[in-house]
Parts: sequence; structure tokens; C-alpha cells
Amino acid sequence: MNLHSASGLHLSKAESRKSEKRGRITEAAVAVFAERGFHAARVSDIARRAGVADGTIYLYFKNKEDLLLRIFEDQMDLLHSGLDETLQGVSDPRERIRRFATYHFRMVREHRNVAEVLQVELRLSTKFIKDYRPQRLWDYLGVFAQCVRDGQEQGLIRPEVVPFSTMWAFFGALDQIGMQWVLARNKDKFNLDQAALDVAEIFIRGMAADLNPS
Amino acid sequence: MNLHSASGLHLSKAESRKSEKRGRITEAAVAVFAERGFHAARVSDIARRAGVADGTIYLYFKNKEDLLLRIFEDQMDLLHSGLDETLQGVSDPRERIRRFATYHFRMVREHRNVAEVLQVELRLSTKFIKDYRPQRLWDYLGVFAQCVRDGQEQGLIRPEVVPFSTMWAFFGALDQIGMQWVLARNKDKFNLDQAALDVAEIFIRGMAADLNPS
Amino acid sequence: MNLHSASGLHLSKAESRKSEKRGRITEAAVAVFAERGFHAARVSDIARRAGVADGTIYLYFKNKEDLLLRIFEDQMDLLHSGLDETLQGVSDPRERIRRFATYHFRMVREHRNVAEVLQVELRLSTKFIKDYRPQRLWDYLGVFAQCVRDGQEQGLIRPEVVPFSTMWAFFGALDQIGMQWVLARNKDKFNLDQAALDVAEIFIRGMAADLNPS
Amino acid sequence: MNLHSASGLHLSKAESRKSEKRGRITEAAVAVFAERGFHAARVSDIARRAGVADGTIYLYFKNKEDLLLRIFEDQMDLLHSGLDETLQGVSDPRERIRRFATYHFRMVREHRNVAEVLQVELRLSTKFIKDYRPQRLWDYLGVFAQCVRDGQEQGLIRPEVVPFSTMWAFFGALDQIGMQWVLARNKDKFNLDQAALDVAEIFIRGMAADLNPS
DNA sequence: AATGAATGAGCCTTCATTCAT
DNA sequence: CATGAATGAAGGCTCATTCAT
Repeated sequence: MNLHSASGLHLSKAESRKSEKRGRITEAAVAVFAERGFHAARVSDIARRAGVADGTIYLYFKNKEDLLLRIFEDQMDLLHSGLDETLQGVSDPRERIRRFATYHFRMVREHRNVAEVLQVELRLSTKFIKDYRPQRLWDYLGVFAQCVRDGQEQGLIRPEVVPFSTMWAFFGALDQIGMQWVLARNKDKFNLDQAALDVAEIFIRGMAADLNPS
Repeated sequence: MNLHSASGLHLSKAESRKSEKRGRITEAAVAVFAERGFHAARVSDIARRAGVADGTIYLYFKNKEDLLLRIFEDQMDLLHSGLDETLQGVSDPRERIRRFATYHFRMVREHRNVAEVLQVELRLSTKFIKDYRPQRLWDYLGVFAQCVRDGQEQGLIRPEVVPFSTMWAFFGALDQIGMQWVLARNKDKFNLDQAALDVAEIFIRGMAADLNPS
Repeated sequence: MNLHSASGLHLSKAESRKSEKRGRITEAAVAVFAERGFHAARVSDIARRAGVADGTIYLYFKNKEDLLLRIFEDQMDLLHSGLDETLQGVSDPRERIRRFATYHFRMVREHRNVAEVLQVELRLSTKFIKDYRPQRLWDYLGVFAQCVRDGQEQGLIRPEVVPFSTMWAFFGALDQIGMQWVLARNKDKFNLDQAALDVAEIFIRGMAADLNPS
Repeated sequence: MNLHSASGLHLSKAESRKSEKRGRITEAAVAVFAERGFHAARVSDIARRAGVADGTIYLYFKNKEDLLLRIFEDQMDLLHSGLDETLQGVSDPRERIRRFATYHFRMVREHRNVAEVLQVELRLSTKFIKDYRPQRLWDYLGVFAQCVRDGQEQGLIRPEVVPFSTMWAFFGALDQIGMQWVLARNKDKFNLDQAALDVAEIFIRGMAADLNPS
């Protein structure tokens, strides 16, 4: 259920049991949040699905909101490190952007529950949106902004493109398409891979430096 | 508080009084939803702000969720008709897209409360996202899709651009930038007008047909 | 159930209904608190006994603790004003003290539930004991302190008697005897009227000025 | 923290270790009960303060309530035996009463935490007050009742004074003054030693046989 | 004996909605 | 139409207690 499942660390029996329980809760929460939404999801539902008592959840998370937030942060970290791996060795900023989009949608498709939670439920609480600074999301998107800056240094991207706002535009585009896919009843009609390339193409062409500055 | 405040219709005194009360409730709801979020907003808060009794709200709206939905639909209609006015007489699809973006952000800036509700709170209820088909939003965005199709017919836009998914990408980009502006503490640092043109430019260039098909 | 039941005020129908409902809740709360203790008493028990919905209680009281506090304050006010009536026209400080004790125990006996709540349950919450300043109790007991001062001015009471601490001693004596009576399984074995006179006598004699200052 | 800390008994190493752990728990419980009150005190707080695991407490005490009860009984025993020592060799019932009061307040002052628990928290649970017969308290106070009886036999105290109810009055007076001292923010303003003598004096004079039965 | 992770019963409070006036 | 007092369902969270290790 997690984007990446194994860590290479050796844990004592007690530690691994503990971390295993935390993982079970997280998985259950993702499933229940995805299914019913944050507000409609009952803590007792999550507990039952995780096979633990209600109170156990509060040994690992401060409260229901904290549970959502931790899911967000954990998953963003995994998403980010997965992105780094994917882009390793790719130097052309344009290709990096293309792979960013492709990677993003692959993750959305392979982890639909997580995607639903991140895309739909994270927008739920005003607290999250208004008070919480999603640093992890900034970090993830920062990879795109850096591609833009690199592209500009290499003369591939118009200097007047503002990395910061374009980054949000790019994310908005990806995210919205991802959401439409999540919401779509018929997932097959929707070719996510193609959409990834299309969005990337539009941004790459849209930001591209003029070819013949003759 | 509404995007447009007056309608040119003549109403009987009773109707206008009724309509006036409905309007007061709507305004109050927008304000309270923007301030505290849909879930945290209490119906009694809205009633107090509107200067009516709690029960009165249920004479005009089926329930709290219906109230949010009606706000969404009303405001989308106004947004849409305002867009039509704005685009009247503009035939170049590229210019229409540019003006779409500019118009959208002008509305966001001038009606921040409404924007907050639409952008932040609409994403709140899973019901809204999962079960509700936001026809009005489709209609509004359909204007963009049509620009794409027109541009393709006129040879201005690459034929392989998919109007449907690009429409969502465009909306996602606009919406995300709008949200960042709404969330930004310092609204002045954020030049919405410029961002509008930047986003439009990226999409226009990104979708543009190759110039020299030599 | 209240120490005094009628007020001479004219109330509108709505007001009287409201105040009647508040009264029903208070009565029910006194009964349930007396029966099960503050902590064991469930708000829903009180509501059921009062014949109202759980939520209704929160229209009249901030929370469960507030309910207990209001009972305390209301009853202390009634107790105090009843004491004033009882002492009216009695000028000899010693007789006033005697009547104070008699009155106090008559109230305890006639309003056993109230007495249980005031004596047993009020001591329950550290909040009440540590943070709450029971002004109403001070006012009530202040009557005794004033008797002491009057008696000292009239040369009936030794000048070295400290009104403040003696007031608490007197109250402690009354209260403890009252509590023992409340806790006693067989109320008949315990002659409260006699105990009242005995306690009063001990304090009056104990505070009395030396007779033969020869 | 205990009224008396060491017992002169020789214990095996295991027993003393056991007893030492029980003592640590008791001390911690007194501190936590005094600080937060019985209901607000968490068993885990007590455990942490005692430096033991939560479960360990249940090896020494049946449950939280039992813990409070044992504290009460242990401390009452210590209080009582200390009183006996203090009164040893004092035969005049009046002087014994005087020393009783003085001793009681000295204990209150020197063991404020214990006093808080006994005075404030013991009144907490209806169970304690209603179902529990505080035999140890009766024993302690019985010393006073015996003084009264002795005084009556020696013709020093009026025969009509009822030892039983006067005992409670005396205790109520002491206890209430003790509580006011515990609650007082400024302990220095309150002269407990003087109050002890004052209360004793009032009871002694108040119970005294008429001097000149001429 | 000691641990402390896990349990799960229990309840106060909120607030959308209703309906008698 | 309008009111607003009353309703009552619903659930997040705490914490005393247990028990496998």
C-alpha cells in the first residue's frame, strides 16, 4: 500500500512489531479515508480494518487529523525519493520534466488509494490548507522549479518564465488531471500515460526559448 | 459579495423580498464558509450573519450541503456569463485563452471570499467530488476546450493536443495558482495579472502548431 | 426541590416555560448528583430524569461542571436569603448564632438531596475546591462572623476571638455534623435539632466573655 | 513524604526492596493526587513519578481507588500513633484537647501534600464517603471523644455534652480550618498554631462545666 | 517481580435539522 | 413566512486495567 514498502534497516523484534502496527494503521487509514473521506471516516473503522483497538491508534498518532497529516508527509517523502531515483542520470531539463510527469502519473495509477487521499482528502480541512505549510510538497515540486532554472541557464527555456509560479501551474495541471482520472468512472477511457506526455509537452514547448533568434 | 450583484429582472415586491433574503443568506454563507470552512461553519453562524433565524435557512435551502452547492452553481453561472461577456467579439482562440486566464484571476482577486469557497471548500466534501457532477464547471471550462478546437481548425494549434485533458490541465494550472494566491499571506508579492498572462502564454505556445512546416 | 420554590415575578408564557425547564434540569441534576455523585452522574441520566433531550441541558448550562456550580450558587443564595429572614428581628448575637445553627440543620434535613450535593459533591472537583472562590458561601458564613463582631462590641464575646477563623471552625462543625447525618443510615438516631443547639451552645459559651471581671 | 518515614523493623532484603517500591508508589501517588486531584491524576503519572511501570502499581494495589484508600489508612495510622505519642503523659483532658489541635495542625503544615489528599481528595469519591467506613478516622477522633468522657467523669465538662456529635464538630472545625489553610494562597497570613489554640479554647470553654454552681 | 503495549468501554458535547407557535 | 427552542444521533478520545513477554 505504501509507495515503497521495504526499508533495509534491521529492527529488533519489538521494534519491527511496533513499526508493523503503525504500518497497518496507516494502510487502513488510507483505505478508509479513500473510501469514505476524512470526515466520514470513523476512527473505529480504521481501527477495525487495521485489526487493532481504537485506543491503539492514539499510541501512534496524536489524533485523527495527525493521522492524515502523517500519511501525507510519509507518502510525499516516498514520492520525492522515488522521483529522485527516476531522474537519476537524466540531465536534460526537458527530459526531466517529461519523466517527472510520467512518474507522477504512474504513482497515481499504482497507488490509487493514496492518490485519492492526497488529492481529494488533503484538501478537506481548512486547517490543512490554510495553516499547514506542506513543506514536503514544496520539496517535491522544487525539483520542477530547478529544472526550469537549469533550462534557463542552458538557454533552453525563456528567461522570463517564473519558476515559482510555473511550478504551481505545472503541479496544478498534473494534479487536476490526476483527480479527474481518480474521479473517472471508467479509468480505461483515460490514458494517463499519454496525458503525462501531453502535459509535459505543453509545458516544455510553452517554456521553450525561441528557436530562431535571428 | 456576489460576482455580479444586480440582475436586470423585475420582481414583484414579495419575490424581491424573498430573493433578497435568499441573497443575504448566500452572502453570509460565502463569508462564513470562507472564514471557517464548510465543516467548521455552523448554520447558526450563517443565520446570525444573515440576520435571520436558523430555521429560515431551511426555507430556502434543503440543507447545509445544498447551500454550498447552490453557491457553487450560482457563482459558476455568474462566472460563466461574465466570461462570455468578456470574450464577446474576440475571435482569435489564442487571445480568447489569454483573456480567459486574465478574467479568471480578476474574478479570484475581486471576490476573494467566493474564490476561497470555490477553491478550498468545494474540495471538502467527498460527496461533492465523488458524486456530484459539476456541470457548471464543465460548461465554464468548455469555453477553453472550444478555443482549442477552434484553434486546431484554424491550424493554430497542433492537432494532437487533446482538448479534454488539456482543458483540465489549464484549469488545474489556473486553479492552483489561484489557490496559492488565496493562501499567500502577502497578496502583493504575488502578481496575479502577470501570472495570468504567463500561464496563458505557456499554454498557447505549448499548444501552438509548428511554425515552419517546411 | 429548591429551598424556596416561588418567586413573585410575573413571567411571560415563554419565559416561564423556559425558567420551568431550567428548574426541571436543576432538580434532576440535584437528584442524580445526590444519588450517584458528580463523576458517576451521566448527563444523559439528568436529561432523562428532567424529561428533556441531552442537548437541551447545554442551552441552559455551559457544561456539566457549570451545572453543579450553578446549583451551588443558586442554593447558596436561597440559603442565605432564608437565613436573613430567619434572623430578622433577632438582635442578640448569641441568639442569632443559635438560630443560624438551627436554621442550617433544618435546611439540611428538609433538603437532603441538596445537602448531599452541597456537602459531598461540591468537595469533588479539585477545580471547585482549588480554583473556585465560593463567594456565596463566604457571604452566608459572613453572617456568623458579623455576629461575632457584634458580640465583641457588646462585650458579650471575648475580644481575642478571631471572627474569620472562628467562622470557618463554626462552619466546619456544622458541615461535618450535617455530613455525618447525611451519611448516617439511620437518620432517627441522630437528633439534628439537638445537635444544632449543642454546637451553638459550645461556640457561644466558648466565645463568651469572662463573666466576673472582678 | 510520609508522616513518619522510617519504621524500626528489620526486613529481609527482598521485603525491604518490595516495601521500598510500595513506598515509592505511595509517595508518588500522594504527590500526584495533591497536585491534580484523584480523578485528574493518571495512574501512568503516578507510575512515572515513582519510577515504575504502570502495571507494577497493580502488583501492590488493587486499583486506583484502593491506592487512595491505602494512603488514607496508612496516613491515618501514622497520624494516630503520632497523636498517642504526643499525648503520652498528659492527663488533663483539656490539655489533651489543646495538644490534639496543635498536633493536628502541625501535621497539616508539615505534610501539606498528605493533608491536601486527605482533606480535599478524600471527599472526592462518593464511594469513599458513602460506602467506606473510615474506621481509622473514627479511631483517631475517638481520642477526642474519650477526652470528653474523661472530662465529664472528672466534672470538668458539662454532662449534657454529647461526646459523639461534639467529636464530629471538633473534627469539622479542625478540618475546615486546615482546608482553608491549604487553599490559602498566602500561607503566612494564616497562623495555624494560633488557630489551633483558638479552636481548642473555644471547645474547652464551650464544653466546660459551670464554675460556680452556687 | 516487572514491564508497558494494547485494550475497549464509556461519555460529554456539538450542531444540523425540525416543528410548534 | 419566520422564528428559535428543542432535539438526539453520533463519535473522537481518554485512561484504568490487563497480560504476554
